[in-house]
Amino acid sequence: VDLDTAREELKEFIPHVKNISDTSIRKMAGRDLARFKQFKKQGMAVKFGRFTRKENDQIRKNVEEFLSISGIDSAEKLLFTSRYPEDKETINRLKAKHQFCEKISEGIPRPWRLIYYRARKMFDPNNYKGRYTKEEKEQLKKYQAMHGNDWKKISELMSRSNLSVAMKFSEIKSAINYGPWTKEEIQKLKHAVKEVMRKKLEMEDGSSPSSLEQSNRDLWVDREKLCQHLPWTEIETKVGSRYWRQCKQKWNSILVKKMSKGQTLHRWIKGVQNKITLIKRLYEMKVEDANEVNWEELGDAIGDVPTTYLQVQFYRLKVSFVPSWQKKTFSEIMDFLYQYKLPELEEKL
DNA sequence: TCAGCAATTGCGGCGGGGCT
DNA sequence: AGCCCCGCCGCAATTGCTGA
Repeated sequence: VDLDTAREELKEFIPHVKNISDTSIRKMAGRDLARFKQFKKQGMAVKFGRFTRKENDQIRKNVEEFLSISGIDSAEKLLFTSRYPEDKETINRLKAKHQFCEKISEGIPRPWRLIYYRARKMFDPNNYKGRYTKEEKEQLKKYQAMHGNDWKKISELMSRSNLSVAMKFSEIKSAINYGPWTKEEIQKLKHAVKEVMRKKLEMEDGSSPSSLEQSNRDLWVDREKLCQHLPWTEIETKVGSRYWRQCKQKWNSILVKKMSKGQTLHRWIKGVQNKITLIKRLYEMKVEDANEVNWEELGDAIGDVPTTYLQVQFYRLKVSFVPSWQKKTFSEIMDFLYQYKLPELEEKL
């Protein structure tokens, strides 16, 4: 397979293909390129991000269908074949015979490997086990000390999925400073973010000194957009006392506070206007699933506001005005906001 | 007591890379 | 080629806390 041509052809379906390594391209060139072309004929675009409810249902359907075609008697045997050493050969033969890879990914315009992973998460009986108890956390630390990063073994010992134990351990491995943030910690966090943003700036533009100075000056006012896609693990080590996700959440809350603070009349009007625009735009998108929303694009359209701000605004609108929003789909929520909340907001202006 | 905000965390996607 | 593990980052729901 010619890598460069494959890359070129994939570009049509995956815009960020440039940054993907050769090994991954090779993995996709084989099966997915042909699939993507098929989907294009049917007018379906390749999708990214969270799987929608429809796609999850499709996966369930595909698995069910494959089980009945092949005669394999459980989803666990199909998706976790290595857990059944005595049946392994038979199962693998059946999978090959009935074209498992094609069938599992049928009707879903994504790389088949990602669909396969999604299916494994959905059907792993050790997944979805809720919060870790204190005892479990201690146990996990002990097991890791005994077996190292052998997550497969540890996951068997704890009857949690190996993804779950690996991730949980990375959270609890170091003593994390829980509770409210101290002033010093916040300072450290701001400093760390500033530092990585400066580094990012230098990398991005060719960094003429004047533009760099300009950027430094505006770092806290105009450049909130730079706050997307920061290297949070790096920031974690700089802060020292918090896990990276704590850092990220804290930073986001600082940003949102910055954006919605300042109770002057002008600011208040602007806030209401932003809410109105937000509802209108979201409603007009007519998307079924919240994860189809391109928040970054929306931020640009509304006027250079960071996505975290928009998401928090949307979340607040949702939880404070839409009854039983948990049970509603995104489009239902937007219908409600558009119909009932929008007139009220427009009244206020 | 309860709304609203802060903090925590379960689960998710994606890409690299090793092994067979 | 297929399979699996892992690091890294992201989303959003739950839980905890506080002040009015």
